[in-house]
Amino acid sequence: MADKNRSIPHQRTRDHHAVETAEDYVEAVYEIINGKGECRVKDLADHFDVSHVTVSRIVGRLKKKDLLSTQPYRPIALTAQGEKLARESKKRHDIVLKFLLSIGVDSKTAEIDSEGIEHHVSSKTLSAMKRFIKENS
Amino acid sequence: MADKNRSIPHQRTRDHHAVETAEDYVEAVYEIINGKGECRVKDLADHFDVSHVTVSRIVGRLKKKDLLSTQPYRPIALTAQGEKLARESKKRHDIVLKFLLSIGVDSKTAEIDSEGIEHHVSSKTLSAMKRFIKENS
DNA sequence: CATGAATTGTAGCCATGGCTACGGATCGTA
DNA sequence: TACGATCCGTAGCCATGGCTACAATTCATG
Repeated sequence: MADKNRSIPHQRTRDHHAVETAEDYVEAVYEIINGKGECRVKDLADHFDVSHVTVSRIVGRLKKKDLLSTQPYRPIALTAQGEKLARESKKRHDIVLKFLLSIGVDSKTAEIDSEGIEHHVSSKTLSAMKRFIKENS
Repeated sequence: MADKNRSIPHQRTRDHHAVETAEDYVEAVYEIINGKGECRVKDLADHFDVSHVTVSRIVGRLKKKDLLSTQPYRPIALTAQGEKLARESKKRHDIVLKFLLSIGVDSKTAEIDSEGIEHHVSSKTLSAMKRFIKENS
């Protein structure tokens, strides 16, 4: 039996969530490196407000997926693939953020909401947001 | 030690996710009952495109949380609390949906994206969306 | 250069949300 | 009525993302 090809609208949340986590992490690593030069487990733990344990396990997985690279007790770097994903995520994030600002959301709220929303906007919706920003600036 | 009161921006995703699930389920139950008169485990499994096992376990939890009520092998109903949550979720969902349509997203995409987005819009962002809809219709 | 603070890793717990496999319940219809 | 299809519950697996507790590493600084 089995419904192998369950289709999109309600996509496997587990899979989707893994992607979200990956995007959040590479994006954070990218920002932190561009901010203070290096990114440590501690930085991510502070950034996401979780324990260092959670971070190091996730970093481990993303390393296996070839998105991050690191040695024990050493700073975390992005692989080429990771950096690509980080740039894309950041671009998407920035669009959502600007969009929220442009419809009149205050900046603190926009910061917070854009992080939640960015993972759920399709490319079509993203285009609509871009269009809107362009027409209203 | 312990950072007990970790604060909002990156709120515990586990907790947040539980809320999302609850909202999605009560909303679906609400819609299904208003559509075909009753809601069975199977209906939810079809709706979310997951196995009936996943559904019945989640229904079990939501029953404990007093959001749903049901007897073995019987249809699922909303408790008063569950219906309240369902109405609120649906309202939020509808605003997000209308909003996406009003910025030019096609209806199929808007349907899909609104389901992902609805859990991440704060009341402030929601207000901005409402305002926008009003001013553009 | 040694020692202690801060950082990181590891072991192992819990809850959640996926699944398959299997068994019990319900219900229409032969 | 009884039989088969469909639906539902339970057992038990896996991955993920939380955590605490403890061990190991690094690195300043005395």
